[in-house]
Amino acid sequence: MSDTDKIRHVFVSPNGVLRQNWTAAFPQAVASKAIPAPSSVDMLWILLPEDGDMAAIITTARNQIGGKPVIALTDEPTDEQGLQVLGAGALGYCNGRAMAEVLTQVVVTLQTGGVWIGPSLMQRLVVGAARRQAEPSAPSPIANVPAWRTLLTEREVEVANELAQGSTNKEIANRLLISERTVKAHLGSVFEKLKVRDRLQLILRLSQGGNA
Amino acid sequence: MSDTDKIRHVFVSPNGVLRQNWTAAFPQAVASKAIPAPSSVDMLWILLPEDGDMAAIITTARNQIGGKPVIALTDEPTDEQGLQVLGAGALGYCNGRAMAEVLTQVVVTLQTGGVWIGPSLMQRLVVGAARRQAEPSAPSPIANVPAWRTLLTEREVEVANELAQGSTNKEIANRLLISERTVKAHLGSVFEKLKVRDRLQLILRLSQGGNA
DNA sequence: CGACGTATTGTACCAAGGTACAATAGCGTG
DNA sequence: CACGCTATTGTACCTTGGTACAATACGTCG
Repeated sequence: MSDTDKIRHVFVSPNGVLRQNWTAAFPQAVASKAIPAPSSVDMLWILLPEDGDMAAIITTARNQIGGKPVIALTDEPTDEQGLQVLGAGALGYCNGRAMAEVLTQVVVTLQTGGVWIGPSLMQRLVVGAARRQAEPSAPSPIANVPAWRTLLTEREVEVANELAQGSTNKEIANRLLISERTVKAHLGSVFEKLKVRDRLQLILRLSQGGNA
Repeated sequence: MSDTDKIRHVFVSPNGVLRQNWTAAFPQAVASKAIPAPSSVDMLWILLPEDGDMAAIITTARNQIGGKPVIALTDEPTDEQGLQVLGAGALGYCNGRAMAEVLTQVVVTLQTGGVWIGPSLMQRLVVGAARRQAEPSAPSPIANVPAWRTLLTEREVEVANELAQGSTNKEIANRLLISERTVKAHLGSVFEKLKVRDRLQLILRLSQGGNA
């Protein structure tokens, strides 16, 4: 743990800001507008701009900090962009708005020699490779049952799924034919189990991390 | 932490043994020769036999424990076998003799909606996909600037980005050094411009689709 | 059978979100 | 300069959301 705290994280973004979810994950994080000197950084996070040659950005960054791991962050992730930056040598590709827990996990993954990518891209890679790989009878489309479901009861999952559409409590109640109070009860339980404070945080968990 | 300890791990192996590296990672782990009942397990680890239809093993296991995550363990990992079991819906593929730290990390990965695979297979997937990708992608997929940004003023985009982290109005106000009332004003304007009724719908626009 | 988890609903209260109806100020363009 | 857009803030009011403190009913498991 003490090791993790000593890692010097530098976050490079077009406007040099330091987002609160970044500092939440790494209190010692430093922001920068330009690629820092290799001697002052252990791990480099780059928030990709909205346009430009992503691969080139990663490549030049890697050249300038020689050997230190580079992770790409983006506010609008696409599989294509992910492939570009990973192909350029980034060791991770994840959402710039990702929760602190995700960011810390990226670090752990890197420390054990792994490469971190999100579920969407992962699924695409596996499916693509599997299709290329063989003809076996497996038509099975990677049923992506997110881990959070296993923590919830059946009814709670139903309510959470309705919420994931952005519905109000009243709408959920009408759709599931229960009272608004019951919806609140289920949601309160979900918040507690998934350790989120409100529906906003929950919707981020559901729409970012695992799918719905 | 307490949550992690409460997860009921069941390790299925041909001879029903419980290896010491498994119990080192999860003291509460239970061994079994057959697939257990869904109600008695939260996470199922299957040590693959040396031969047989790996995909079928995973598929039947997943059907029997309905929804609970299944991780494949193997003593002789190969990329081909990994693709088979992941294609069948396993959420992880790792060495059966892996150190306890690796096993606990697999759990963390799953809890954040991820799929765990080793560096070797990962590299192969990325390289393979990148090569496949390289040719057909001539033009960059349209301008990466989503339509919604062009509709909003600079300040509105800032507020929207803060909201996209799941922040409350008060938090946004503090972070941007403006009053809560001003945040409401900006958000109200954003809602109107993007034709969404509330922050829930907006967060879906921003975090899910990202564009369109 | 009793304990436990799940599903359901109620009342009440307070916090947060959203809007209506404003005002003030800066900045650029015709 | 006047007009319009943007940013800022205020008061007031109502709607939602979240929780505290409950109760009832059903099914499973030991």
